[in-house]
Amino acid sequence: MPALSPAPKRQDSLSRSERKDQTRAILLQAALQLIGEGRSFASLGIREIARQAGVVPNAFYRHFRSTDALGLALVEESGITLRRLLREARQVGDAKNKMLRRSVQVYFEYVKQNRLQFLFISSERSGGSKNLRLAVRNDMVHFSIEMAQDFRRLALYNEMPTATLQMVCGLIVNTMLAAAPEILDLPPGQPLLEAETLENFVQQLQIVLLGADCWKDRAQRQPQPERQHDR
Amino acid sequence: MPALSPAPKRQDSLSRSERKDQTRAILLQAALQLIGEGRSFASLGIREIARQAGVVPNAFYRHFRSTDALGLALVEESGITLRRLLREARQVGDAKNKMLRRSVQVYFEYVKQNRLQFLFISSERSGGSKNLRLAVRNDMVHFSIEMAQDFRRLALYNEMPTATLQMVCGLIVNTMLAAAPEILDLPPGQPLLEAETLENFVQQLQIVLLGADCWKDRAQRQPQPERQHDR
DNA sequence: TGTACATCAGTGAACGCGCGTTCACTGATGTAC
DNA sequence: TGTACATCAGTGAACGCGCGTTCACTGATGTAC
Repeated sequence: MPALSPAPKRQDSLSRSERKDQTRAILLQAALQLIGEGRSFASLGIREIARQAGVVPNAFYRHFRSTDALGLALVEESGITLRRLLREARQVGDAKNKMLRRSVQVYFEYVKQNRLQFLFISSERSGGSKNLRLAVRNDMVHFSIEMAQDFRRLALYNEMPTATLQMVCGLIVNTMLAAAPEILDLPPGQPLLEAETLENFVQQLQIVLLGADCWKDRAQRQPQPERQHDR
Repeated sequence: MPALSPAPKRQDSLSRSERKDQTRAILLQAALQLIGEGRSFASLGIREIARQAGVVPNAFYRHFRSTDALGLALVEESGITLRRLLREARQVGDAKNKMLRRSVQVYFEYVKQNRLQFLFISSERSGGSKNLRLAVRNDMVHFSIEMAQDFRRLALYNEMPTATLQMVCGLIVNTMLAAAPEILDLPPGQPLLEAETLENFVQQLQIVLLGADCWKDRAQRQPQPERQHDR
């Protein structure tokens, strides 16, 4: 069953634990929906989430100790979503600059389709709770590690030391995530404005990749101390 | 007669309006202090802020309609702080790469010294309230415009179209602001870790500036459509 | 100059309300025999 | 296979508490004469 059903039902002939998982998912979804209505996660209450989910307040405790625990579960879930995105973008095998533009388009669509998750992730990245903040940041690090591996696999930036490549990928992930709230705040039905935002985003990433190229050249001219450049 | 207290005093022989401004400042400071204790802005209440400020809850209304209004005032105040930083960093007139490293060091210190404001700004950049979010983003745009003007003044990237330069500056401001919460979450008393974070940050900005150089080269080889390149 | 009045920043009490959390419960599902 | 019991996801009522907001107030500061 696709994730985007109008309102997740809980019934049918399922086992007890399946039903419990369903309610859990509904609670998570309910929190995201409230965030989607412009609420900030830190201001959500147990009763409010339970109400949105259509269960009695007390039922919340069967699934989460507190709203903070639910928040961590949301980060985890969204991490999986993001990783799926990366895996898909990985498939593309165009020329470098075309690949970039295409990846950005894919990302744009992805952000819009997973609006609520990105809303949550972007705001908790530097949000109120330290736990959540660190969890999101941890995900971002994993994310950029996977991206660096991809670059290695595609045999790009071979001459670049791993640490530097990692750093570049961190910058890219950073830029991508910073773009998310801007995408999400775009007024709907303004394709021109949207195209401009996309173009701006593509150019920023081009700058970063060009910078990485030049860095590579620089490394060849004056070798970095942390790694001998084989030749 | 009241003795000197460590907390900000409101007494002395000031005019009524001066005293009012003082209380207002104390309320703003109180909100920042609560944020500094790990609270998220969206979860702050009027009574809570008033309590921290040492005034009766009702007094809050003499200064702000709601916590949201106080939030906007905080953004404004922090914008002024940030602009001051820019003005100072502007003074430096080293060679390009040395200037970068120095600017980053200045920025690091600045972030640590204005911990609370940066905590607030970073989390409201993509936080819960749309108004606050747009206010912060608006500040960031102003910020990158001023930076672009500085580059023009220093006669850097002369060949680059203004729109592109703007975009590069946006990327830089972005990267700077994303670094803030990482700086703020650094465990104290670990100079090595701090140095690494700083180094990473410097390198990211170097990549961006190198990218801008290459872009310039590229523009010379294949002129951009949006502007004739004079020569 | 002094006096009489207006202003208004901050007070203190009170209100209704939704919150988080607790408790004993219900009744369908799961399990042992 | 059926029966008897255990489990436990979700219920419903109740609690004490802090919230936002209101109101009438106080008393120092400011102003007009």
